[in-house]
Amino acid sequence: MGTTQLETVPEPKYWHLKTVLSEALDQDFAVGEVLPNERELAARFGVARATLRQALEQLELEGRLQRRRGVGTTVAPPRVGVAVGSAQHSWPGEAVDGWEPQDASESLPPAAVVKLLGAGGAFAADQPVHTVRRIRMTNGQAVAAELLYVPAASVPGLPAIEAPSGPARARAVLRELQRLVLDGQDRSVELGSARADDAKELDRLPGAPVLLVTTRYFTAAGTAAVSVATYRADTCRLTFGDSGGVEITHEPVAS
Amino acid sequence: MGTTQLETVPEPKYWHLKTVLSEALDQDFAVGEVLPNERELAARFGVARATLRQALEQLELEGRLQRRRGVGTTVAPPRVGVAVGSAQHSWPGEAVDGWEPQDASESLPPAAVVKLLGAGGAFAADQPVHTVRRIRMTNGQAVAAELLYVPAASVPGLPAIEAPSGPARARAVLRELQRLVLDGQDRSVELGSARADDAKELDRLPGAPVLLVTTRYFTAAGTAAVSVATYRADTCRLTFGDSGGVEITHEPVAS
DNA sequence: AAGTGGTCTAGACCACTAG
DNA sequence: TAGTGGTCTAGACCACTTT
Repeated sequence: MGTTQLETVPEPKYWHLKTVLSEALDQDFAVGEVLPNERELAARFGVARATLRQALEQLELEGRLQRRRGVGTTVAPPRVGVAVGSAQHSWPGEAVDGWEPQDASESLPPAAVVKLLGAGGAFAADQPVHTVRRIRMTNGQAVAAELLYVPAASVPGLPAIEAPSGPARARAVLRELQRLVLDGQDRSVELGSARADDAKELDRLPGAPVLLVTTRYFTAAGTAAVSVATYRADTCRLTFGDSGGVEITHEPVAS
Repeated sequence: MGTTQLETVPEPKYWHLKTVLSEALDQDFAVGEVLPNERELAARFGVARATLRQALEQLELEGRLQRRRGVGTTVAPPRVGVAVGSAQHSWPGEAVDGWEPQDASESLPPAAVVKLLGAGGAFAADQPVHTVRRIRMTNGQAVAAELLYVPAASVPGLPAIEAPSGPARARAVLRELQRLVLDGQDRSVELGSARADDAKELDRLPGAPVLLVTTRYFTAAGTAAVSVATYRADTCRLTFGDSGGVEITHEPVAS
């Protein structure tokens, strides 16, 4: 009868916790400051550690916190805006944007990459590709790891003698690629979790949330290269300067 | 001595589980098929339910699974490619891309939006904005929810009499916006978690991982509008047709 | 060695969906 | 009403970093 519905949908504890912590971060903490450890926080809020962790995980996902095993939980700085798309399309390595070639090798591409290379061109699964590995640095921090797949047929002029591996080899492949006439490119962004090797490069644990940026480079002959870049989702905001001019400098808008 | 290092880094159980499940999904399950429930799966693999859930969560994050409370866990279809950027910049509502206006109201913008509107123009926090809400549908499924902030000053011609709220009002704001000359636009993508209202529209639980797409629309007078779109990260792959022509049709490349 | 976050367990109860 | 996934607990141990 007169029983008014106080809580139609009882908010989960971790959700409420997240809100409380979020406000506390805004008001009482500075960037880089370390939070009390999880056991103490859990006790302070009167919840189990697992519940507290659920809240921390979401805040980390949103780029508000940074947690490191053996160290502690710190308040994260605002996300870095990293330019991904430019008005002009260009081959990887042309712009001075912090990419550092690491290595290159020649092998058969994984099935998923074959699909990407095959569309619109004549590429078969048994054709070898050069796989170039690059790391993108921003402010001394690795923000992305990339695997660039270049079919050997795309760079016939590449001397086999020159630097069989290592950064020099990677640079050689990029140089040859830049000789071609780029007709256009294609890009997609999706959520993923870091593979073990990428996670290591990015100083994260395997499975950490990442933004997968897949780019296809087209020439008249078809798809000349495919890039799969793995960006740290916790620290990065990908920016696409479709034109305009002014770079986005804002902080995140929503939770 | 002769003790060979068998497991330098003992793989976490949930990580191994994820791999096993992932392979099983590829081989033994069809899209849409329902998996055994969590309690049975956990028993079958000899782990606690929480551990099993950790694996399922990652697979859902990667778009491989779909879980619905009270229903079960099903194998997800490949992610939908949703076009976000086009070669030409255009006002929202100009292209026929599945956006459905829901509502519009006039109020003071949140602080984060003020920052976005303020940069490069003369916008103060006490100026009212029209807030247009739109939902993006793909194959009968809501994939994104958007809040479009249009300073009242940007659309002075908008009749106050016409439809005070609802879809008609939203359309009126969009119509007025399209009268302006668009000078350029700016876009950024980052990871976030769904607010309660967006989660409801997207048929997800609050806190679900989403891709936040922030767009600024520029005219000669400054920033004429700001859009914050929340895309379901589990089902969407954002595509940017920087040019090229061919739409990306591939499936996800990495985990 | 001490302290941190990461993994894991074995339970319990709740919210939701569908028959 | 039965069955599902979602939340929560109170422990335990492990991997890692720092001192």
